[in-house]
Amino acid sequence: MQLEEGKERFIEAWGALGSSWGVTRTMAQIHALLLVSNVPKSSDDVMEELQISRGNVNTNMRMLVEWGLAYKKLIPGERKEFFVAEKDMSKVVKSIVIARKKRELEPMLRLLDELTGVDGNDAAAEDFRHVIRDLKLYSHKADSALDALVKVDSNWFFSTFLSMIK
Amino acid sequence: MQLEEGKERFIEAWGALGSSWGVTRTMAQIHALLLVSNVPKSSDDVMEELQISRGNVNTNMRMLVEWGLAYKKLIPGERKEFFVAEKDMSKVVKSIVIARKKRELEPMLRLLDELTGVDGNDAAAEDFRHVIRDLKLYSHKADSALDALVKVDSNWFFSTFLSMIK
DNA sequence: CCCCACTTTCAGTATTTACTGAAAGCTATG
DNA sequence: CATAGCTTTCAGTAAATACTGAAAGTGGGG
Repeated sequence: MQLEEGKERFIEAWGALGSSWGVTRTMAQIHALLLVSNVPKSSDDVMEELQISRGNVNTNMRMLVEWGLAYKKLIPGERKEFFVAEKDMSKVVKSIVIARKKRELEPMLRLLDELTGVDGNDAAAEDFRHVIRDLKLYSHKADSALDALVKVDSNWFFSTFLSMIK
Repeated sequence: MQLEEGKERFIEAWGALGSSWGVTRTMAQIHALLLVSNVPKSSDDVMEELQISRGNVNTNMRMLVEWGLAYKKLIPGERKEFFVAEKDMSKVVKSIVIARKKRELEPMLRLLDELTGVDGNDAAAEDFRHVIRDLKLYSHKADSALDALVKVDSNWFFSTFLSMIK
């Protein structure tokens, strides 16, 4: 396979994968483009290579930076902004976990807290509170586990985790 | 808060949460409805309570069953099919992990295998292969970790995992 | 073997989500 | 302090996704 074809297929696949991980298709494609590029890219470069509009590039670039999946790279003598990808996959995963935890898990925990206070002493209310309590317990565990995951070094995590389960 | 209001808010929130986990909004809402209901529900019940069409209920119900998030429950003397939710959250998470791993991670692993074979001996091709090799290594680790996760008992997992990272 | 109660399918439609492009906003430089 | 070079914003539009409802399919009971 030729290098160019390889890059294209990778960008496409990374976009598809991203879109099911809360990263939009285009955001993931820009990340992929930067990943397989050894030089920093400007908005114009990305516009041309992915055939997308300036506004789209700008919005998604800023999102990538916000999520910690790409960085601005200023090139001396250039007024344009250039970008490079975060290439350490453990950092990429951590960033995504953190962003989604905040967006999704934390609001759910808050809701579950509220819902343990529903009125009523009948069986129906008791049952409801029981389900909610179970979920809350589980969600808190998941929350702690994810917190831990993003704190530890990924090599340590994987090697220890895998040796645990062998 | 009244029980009914609590249930409604829970169904709505669970739907929103699900929709960012690859489970569609409606699918998650049906699951939530079954979760907070202690009796099995028929299609007609769900249609009425969530105000959605028969086709929609049918499609999403079958998906829930396919994913292992709900089960058919036959009630003697009834011709209708009834459904109950899987209430064990560790099973719910496992089911979702398995479904998504198959859909997403495995195709990516296959692609990465192909891409290590791109032609060329120049620096550009070497760099590309290097990025791909890194991703492959990381993806395989993630794949193994997820395989392990779905195999182990969740209480064991959490307690051991948390004690590791303390 | 046909009817009735139910389930499934799917073309059409509605809703949500993402993208475009032009205009407005910055900011370094002369 | 005016302009050129670049970035940001956002109303309008396109594309993707989910839902509806009616018609077709299925199978148990009479």
